[in-house]
Amino acid sequence: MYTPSDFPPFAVTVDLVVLTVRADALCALLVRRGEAPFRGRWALPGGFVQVAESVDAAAARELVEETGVSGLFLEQLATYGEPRRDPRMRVVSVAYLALAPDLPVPVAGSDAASAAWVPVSEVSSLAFDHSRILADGVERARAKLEYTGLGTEFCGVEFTVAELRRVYEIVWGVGLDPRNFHRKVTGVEGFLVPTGGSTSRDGGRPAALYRRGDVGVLSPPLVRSSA
Amino acid sequence: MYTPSDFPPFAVTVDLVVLTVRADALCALLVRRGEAPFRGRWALPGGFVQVAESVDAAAARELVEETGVSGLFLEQLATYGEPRRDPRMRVVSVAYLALAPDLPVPVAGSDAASAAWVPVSEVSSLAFDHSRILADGVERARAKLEYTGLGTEFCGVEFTVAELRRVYEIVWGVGLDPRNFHRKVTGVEGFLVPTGGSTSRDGGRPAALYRRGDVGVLSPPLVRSSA
DNA sequence: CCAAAAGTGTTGGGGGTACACCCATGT
DNA sequence: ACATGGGTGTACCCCCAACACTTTTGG
Repeated sequence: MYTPSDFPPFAVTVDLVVLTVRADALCALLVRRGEAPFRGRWALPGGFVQVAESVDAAAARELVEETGVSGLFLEQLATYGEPRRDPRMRVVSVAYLALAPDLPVPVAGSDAASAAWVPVSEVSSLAFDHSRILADGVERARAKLEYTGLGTEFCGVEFTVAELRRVYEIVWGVGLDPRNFHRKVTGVEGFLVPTGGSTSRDGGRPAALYRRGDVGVLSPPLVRSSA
Repeated sequence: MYTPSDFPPFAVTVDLVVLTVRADALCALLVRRGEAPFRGRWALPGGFVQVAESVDAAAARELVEETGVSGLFLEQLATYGEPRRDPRMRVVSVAYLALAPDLPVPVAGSDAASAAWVPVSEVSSLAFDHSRILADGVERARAKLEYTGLGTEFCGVEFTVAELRRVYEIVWGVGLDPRNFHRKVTGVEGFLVPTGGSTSRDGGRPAALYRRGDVGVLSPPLVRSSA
């Protein structure tokens, strides 16, 4: 029974919530739309899933196209499927969350001229239901920083404990005790790998440099408590 | 530019991971397929999203059709979109996790005759990629029990602390200290609401009866530690 | 020498585990 | 009386927030 009514036609897209920490703020990658609907409005980067590729692969492809960098953290966030979320046709969108370090070039994609990093606190109303998707992504990122080692995804290949701490403080919007934070992150087995090098780029006594470890979940988790 | 190649046609379905606790086991609701492909194999209940309904609404509709009960906990799990997951055509499926109490009738849906509660430990290979979806759902349920009050979703409207503890022990597969568990769950503000009644259906001294509270996240969380 | 930032040591309190102990019912 | 499970009290332990203190650089 392959009656057409059983298989209503859908378009499937991926939308990306790409977050980074730069200029003391949590920023999202946004593109300015060049076509109707919502022409001229900010939106999340994304695009249609091709026939032969998986949805995950489509998200990875779009991420490389938009950031020019591969190997970034990328995970599925949620799927948004309200009937009228796109006024043109029935579109179901699978949203992904990506975390990126402070990339040198804002964007090097196909729509390079119209893309920018925007602090999430300054984002007003986006096209479609992208405001809600962005909010969901930010909340997911905040939560994941507590019990996974993903804070390092916001840093470069080598970083100091203080730089990592700034990431947590900015993403969570809280102050953290530098001494206890240092003890905590260096104490978790496999979280940070010392490179042997050190730097004094932050002033004061030189700080040891670390690379990202391969830990998945942190135990015990970091907790966002003090103000 | 509405070229057809930009909008490859997809079918969108919802698949349900419906879990319950019965007969000292964590069980999933499965249906036996009556048509090809995978005719005769067990599969997750689900169906096509209709043109005018949201994806979430489709999941809720299917859940009522399959269980005969409304108001159950239901949340999005993940979306599965490999190109060849359905041999007939390109299907993207949005999976949902639902938690149900031990329902009196196994199933009262359209395919009632071919549905059953199956202990997850005895589930072998399901149709499509449903084995993986089920595994993801079970893992999500186990995790959610730690930091939310969702364990009560497996109980009836009124339940004792011991009955709730059995739920946690079965879902997690561990033993829990009855005294500490009692202190913990009754100590979390808003988790359990005493009804004033009591029952001795479990034998021994009568136990106080509780209703589900309206707490979202548990702090401190319950932890699955001891064996 | 002084400021600034990196690390280390110490202490006190909260919460969790383990377990002894009492309570209330059925048989 | 005794078995069975409900519920409370308590001691110990570990973790962690708070903060004093030392270390190492730049100016």
